[in-house]
Amino acid sequence: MASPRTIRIDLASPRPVYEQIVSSLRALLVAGEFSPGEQLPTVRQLAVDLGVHHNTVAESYRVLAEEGWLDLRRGRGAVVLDRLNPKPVTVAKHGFGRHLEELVAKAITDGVPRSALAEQMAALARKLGKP
Amino acid sequence: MASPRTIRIDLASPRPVYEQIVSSLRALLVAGEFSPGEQLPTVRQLAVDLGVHHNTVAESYRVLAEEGWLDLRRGRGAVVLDRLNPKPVTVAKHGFGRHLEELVAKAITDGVPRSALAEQMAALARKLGKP
DNA sequence: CCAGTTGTATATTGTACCTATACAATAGTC
DNA sequence: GACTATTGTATAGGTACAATATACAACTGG
Repeated sequence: MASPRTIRIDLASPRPVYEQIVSSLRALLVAGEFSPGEQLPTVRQLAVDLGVHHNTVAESYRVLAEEGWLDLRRGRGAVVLDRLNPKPVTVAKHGFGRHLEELVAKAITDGVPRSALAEQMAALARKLGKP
Repeated sequence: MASPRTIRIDLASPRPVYEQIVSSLRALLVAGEFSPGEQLPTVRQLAVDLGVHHNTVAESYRVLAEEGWLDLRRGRGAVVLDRLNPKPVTVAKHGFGRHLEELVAKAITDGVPRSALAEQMAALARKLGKP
């Protein structure tokens, strides 16, 4: 299986790099890969690792800080928060179901067997059930 | 529940409109909302309905035709195919699992209860199990 | 206090989306 | 068979945004 705490981006993807970084890092944070109080790599360090400009990583960190995942300050770096009190976001009508269906439809179109998709979703659903 | 065969786009979303149309239509096609041989609205008709330029819809139809969902010709319009022989696409390493985790992480960040996410995924998994 | 480190701000460049407009191919009608 | 309307297609331009280069401001640690 893939090593934890790894962020992979695809420079050829039409999806913005800063958004890929946000999405990837957020998944790790939700999965509990980082403990509260822990230091994240600096924007420059992660930028070198990923082969992008440090401003691109900085933009990603800003998004996650805005979401309440990080504490971001000059000279200090990025620190992971425990996020007990996330900012009051819009809960209602969060098109998760629709986006999920669209994601599955794309996978089916690309030839992924439905059984495989069903398994992965069931597995993740179980994991969410008992944290 | 939402009326079938409806396509909704968000002009304010950073996501390209043509991609929203593709994703939405593809989900309907996978769900079997359209029968093979059936006519889809013309690019101009759908464009008027959605409030965009017909070239934007045309680009979406072209993507779906490339994927094997539509037969697209001038003067004739867009016809739904049964897609028994989709083009041999890359099956392996189709980041479905990773994208799924990222989608869930975003929903959790936005405050959607994990139980709700688990339920929706389990429901869709069941539906995929018995087509 | 000072040097180094960290995140931030601003300007520039490239790219992609969306539209406007004109064109080409097909269908239907007589 | 020719005409006309309808349909998808091709091309170019306006605009917005992503990614970078560069310079700046704030914090840390000795």
